[in-house]
Amino acid sequence: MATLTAGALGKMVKDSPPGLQAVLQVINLKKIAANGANDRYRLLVSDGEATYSHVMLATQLNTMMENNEIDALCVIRVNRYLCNTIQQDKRILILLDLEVLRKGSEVKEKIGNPTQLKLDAAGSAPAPQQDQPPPVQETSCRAAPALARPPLNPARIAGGNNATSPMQSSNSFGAKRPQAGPGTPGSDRVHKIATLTPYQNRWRIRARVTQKSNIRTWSNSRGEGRLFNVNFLDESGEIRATGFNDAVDKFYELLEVNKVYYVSRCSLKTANKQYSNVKNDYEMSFNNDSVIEKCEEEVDLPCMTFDFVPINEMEKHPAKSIVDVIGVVKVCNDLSTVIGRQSQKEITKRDLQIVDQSGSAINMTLWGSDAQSFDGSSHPVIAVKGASLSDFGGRSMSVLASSQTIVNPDIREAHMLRGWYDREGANMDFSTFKSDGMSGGGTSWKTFGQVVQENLGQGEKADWFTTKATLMHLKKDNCMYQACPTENCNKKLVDQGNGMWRCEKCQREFPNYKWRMILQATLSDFSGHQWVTSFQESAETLLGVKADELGDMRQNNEAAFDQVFQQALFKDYVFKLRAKVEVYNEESRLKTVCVAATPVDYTQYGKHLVEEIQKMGL
DNA sequence: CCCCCCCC
Repeated sequence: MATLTAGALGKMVKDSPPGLQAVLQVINLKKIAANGANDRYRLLVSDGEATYSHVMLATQLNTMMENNEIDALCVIRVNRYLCNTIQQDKRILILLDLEVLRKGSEVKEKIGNPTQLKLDAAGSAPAPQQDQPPPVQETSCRAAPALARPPLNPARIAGGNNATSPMQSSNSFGAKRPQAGPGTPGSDRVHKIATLTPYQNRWRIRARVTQKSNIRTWSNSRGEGRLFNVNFLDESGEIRATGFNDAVDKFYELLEVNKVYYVSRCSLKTANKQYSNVKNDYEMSFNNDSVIEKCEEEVDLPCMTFDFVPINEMEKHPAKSIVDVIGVVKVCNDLSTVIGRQSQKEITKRDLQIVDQSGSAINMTLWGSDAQSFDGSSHPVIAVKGASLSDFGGRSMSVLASSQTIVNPDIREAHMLRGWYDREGANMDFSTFKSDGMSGGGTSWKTFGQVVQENLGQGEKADWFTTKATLMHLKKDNCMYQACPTENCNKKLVDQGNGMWRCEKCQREFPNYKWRMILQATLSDFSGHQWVTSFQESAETLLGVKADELGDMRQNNEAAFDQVFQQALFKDYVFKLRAKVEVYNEESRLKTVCVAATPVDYTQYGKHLVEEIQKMGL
């Protein structure tokens, strides 16, 4: 029988001496599904005297689980480990390197009579959750919501949870009560959202629903189904929850915005921050075991928290990130429609310009019913939780279906904005994001390095950007052609050899032609380089001659023609470029078109650089 | 397990 390293677990958890090796028995193991690819394994281990359950396998050892090398009751030697403290006082052992000394299938039984590891106050390890919630910015709001979705009843936005719906005679759904139900002293305690982790089994929160999505369907290569999201909020923090398929039927009607619920037995996994700005490292999904009960008592829980980003700081946040914003609607444009590139359907939209005390303005687009129901006629204050940032025009914003919009919220920030705008803001000039760029004209500045880093042009549609670069190389061959003289027809003509040229598009022959340019060039900056194609106007700028002159030179004065190319090299311009990946002979490459080239205005470019430096926050 | 959110 193998000998375990008695007392090892206490040392590992409390002092974590480096180099400590310990022979331990794995009593039990369990898979914790994280974001798809990265499953984690949690172990209950024993050193013969004590057991410890906050033990995780480092992901690089996952294969030992997957090929059943580590099984229940096996004896392992831990060669390397870490002890992480998470959420105040919880200590998690992470096993980094281990070998299996004996398979559990041979050992067959628990070694010794270990009891749960106890730690003194100094060790302060996994005490049952006594966690005090960290202070949290809390904005309770009594507001008149203006947008139709999701249903927010103004009468209920604050205060108790006393609003009832006739539909809601039964308020408990899901499986039986948790074993630790009401009446079981101690176990009935309510946990704080901020203390939830995937590493604990038993918890119950009491939280207000602050946001609720519509039911959506999805269909992709991994399957199809229905889902909805809600956000829960308590004094300690917030968490996003998702209900899939059956959970939609079970919980969608029960969960109402602004009401309070007891929630337990849901799955927790690490949150993908890309898709929400809910301040939690984890998110939950409802499963067959989950229990959600309406809380009937009056409880004083916050209604909504915001983490407002001042408008002038929007450039510090990357495009596509999700932020909260509050501002006064300075301009409310009429409804308009666009055709969705993907859906090919007509979509209603409304553009707003909102401003705040930072002196900056930003464009914000509302879509669909949000756009239709919006009334901006009185320059209201608008607060949006979870709007998405885009880099169109430097920076602009879009209100998503998952965003929460509140018009004239009864919060401090809104009152301050109202007073400021009525006093002075209405007559102020605001800086807009597009005005930063010289010939930038609505596209953001990128270096070639950033173009690669940020995968520009890899998406469905082309990405536009502005850059200052040096003209490093020009391709002389085929840089121009004889084009149809008909206005707006730039088709290449076929030389008939008899003094006539034929346009296949116009189905006509002409005695004359016009020169058109397609110039291939390499541009370079400190971070990289890029092949680009320039057409007529921008090519003329780069070469410093008109196409007609150049065509003349090519035919009559080859030396002059060559010299144009020599002189053009190594000059700097500000380029407006359009990039899109195209697949050509099974090879994909970034096709970049020069939409405009302008000589560098160094005063303005210097200002741009200063702004970039300021954005770095140095 | 979704995560699309549209246009210039």
